[in-house]
Amino acid sequence: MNDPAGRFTLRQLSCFVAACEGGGIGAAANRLHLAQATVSGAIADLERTLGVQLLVRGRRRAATPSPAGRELLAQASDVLAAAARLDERSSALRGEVSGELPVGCLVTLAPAVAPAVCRAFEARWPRATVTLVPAHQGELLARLREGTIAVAITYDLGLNPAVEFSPLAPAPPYALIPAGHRLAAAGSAELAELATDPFLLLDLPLSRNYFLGLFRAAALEPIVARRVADPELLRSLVAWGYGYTLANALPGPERAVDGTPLRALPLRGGPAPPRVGLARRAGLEPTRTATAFAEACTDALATRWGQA
Amino acid sequence: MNDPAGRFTLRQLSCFVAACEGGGIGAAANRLHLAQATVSGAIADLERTLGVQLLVRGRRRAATPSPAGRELLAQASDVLAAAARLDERSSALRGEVSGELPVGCLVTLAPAVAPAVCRAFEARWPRATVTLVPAHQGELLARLREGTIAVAITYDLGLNPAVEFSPLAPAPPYALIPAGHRLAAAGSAELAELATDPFLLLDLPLSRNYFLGLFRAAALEPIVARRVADPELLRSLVAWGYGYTLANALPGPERAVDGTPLRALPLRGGPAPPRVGLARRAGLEPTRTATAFAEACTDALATRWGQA
DNA sequence: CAACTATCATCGGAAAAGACGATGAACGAC
DNA sequence: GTCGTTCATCGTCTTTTCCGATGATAGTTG
Repeated sequence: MNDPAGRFTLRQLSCFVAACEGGGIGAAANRLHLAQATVSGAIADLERTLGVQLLVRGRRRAATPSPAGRELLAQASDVLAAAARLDERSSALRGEVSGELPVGCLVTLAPAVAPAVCRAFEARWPRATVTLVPAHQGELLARLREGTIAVAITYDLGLNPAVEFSPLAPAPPYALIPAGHRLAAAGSAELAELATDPFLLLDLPLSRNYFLGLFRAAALEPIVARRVADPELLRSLVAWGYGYTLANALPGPERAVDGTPLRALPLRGGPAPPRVGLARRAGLEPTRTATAFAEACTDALATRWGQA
Repeated sequence: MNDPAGRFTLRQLSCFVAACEGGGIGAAANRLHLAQATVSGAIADLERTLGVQLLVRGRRRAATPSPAGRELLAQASDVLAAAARLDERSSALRGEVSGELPVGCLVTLAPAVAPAVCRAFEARWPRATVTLVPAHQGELLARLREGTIAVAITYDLGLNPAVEFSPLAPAPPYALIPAGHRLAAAGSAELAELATDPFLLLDLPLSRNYFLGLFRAAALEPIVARRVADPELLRSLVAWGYGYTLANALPGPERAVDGTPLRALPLRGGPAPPRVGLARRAGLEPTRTATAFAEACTDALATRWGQA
């Protein structure tokens, strides 16, 4: 790249355009709040670096653009207009809630919370749009670090000190059991009551470790009958009696996708439940838009999730 | 206008873009042939003036754009791209023959010479186009002065020292007489032989003074029968026997537009004939395109006009 | 024709910004 | 813990920018 920066400056272009449009160098100097000598020199420098005579200097009459200057005037105005757009957009980023906000969301959490949250945010701030990036925890953290997403909706599990976490709601684990299970009538269960059943493990990076960790914490050994990476398939398998499984987040309807009924039982005991919340890059002060999104999440989850 | 110039510089934008695309601040410094401290400071300044954090600094990892920075990166690139276009266009103006060239032409001269000259020029330089501005001498001079036209095709009459004139061809005056005139068989004429006939004056700003001046120089008094501003109408009037007239430039076909015949007689004696040529603003060095146009004029008029 | 006015260029000094090298701090890898 | 990488900060030097004053020029006016 033969860099145009370093050859001429925005100030020079500004002087040139002002002199063309404002009727002379002196007039431009007034408008730009500069000395006449400054504007004169800036344009002379610009002419030298571009190698083109831009202005026709009349001694008596104000300077006017030369034919070549007239042509370059349009291009110079383009540069200044682009600079003005950048300036405008930056103050918008600083001040208003608008534009595109890239938001990451843990895949297992996305269907339950992303639509409601995005809807609430975009309804409140119509000039902003959310670009949703569903990913697993590792990718979310990488993207937060590299700036591809401004914020991530996820659990406070497996985080590192480079991200800051603001909890929104606790997500206590549930057990999912077939409708005809011996505990189906109970209001809740303990992990020990289930451990003798075949266990269907949600085999995703974060879930895998978390759920197995629950058994370890209770000094139990689950009978892992199957490892399944798809949450909906898992629900179906439970409904059809292949075993039980554990899940966080919203328990969902008490039917699998094919209509077969199942039951969700809150788990008693165990360690403190994980929390759903917003993860941001530590040390990166959020834009106004990102802050507004965080507020919208608080509101949306308080009403939707709070009583679940 | 809240001037964007003065708030940030092209150099700062260049550093920012290079850091985003080049994988870190140090790498950008190498690419831009600047010290790492310079690039770091430039980006920090830009962040301060824009009020937006642009980069996520990893101590170990290279700095990457933040979400907001990613958005502004596009705008910054636009500014630099526009600046690059300006730079490119200016070197093109300096070096190659292209773009639009505004050319003035005296109205009375335009039909005879403009098409041939423009055709020759545009055939030789296909990337350039001529915008023809037909006007009277006064407007041509004003436009040369104010830069609306780069060059004018006109006579060396009524010029002022602010324009530089390059003659292309002499344009000796002709007398136009009806086909049945008593001098129709002569090969040429003197003004005195015609002065007793009714004179039809081409009543245009420049012509008026020039033709009456010819009589004054010969100490003759023409019988001004009519003043007409349209050259073609004048030829018709001559052809129909209303009198004689004088003209420069090419004599044209020996018929008026309606087919009535007339004759053109070179004038003997009189002062040195005016010349057709190119007028340019004095002290304004021509662009490469304007120079090429001048050459095309020389070529075209040498072949077309030379033997007339 | 001479004084006047409007316009721009040039000059020299003062202030600000830019650029550099060296140093220091943070983070990850070994 | 130590090393290597990456970036920020500091002090200094150079360059640029900016200004007011002065000079030059051309059209206008008396």
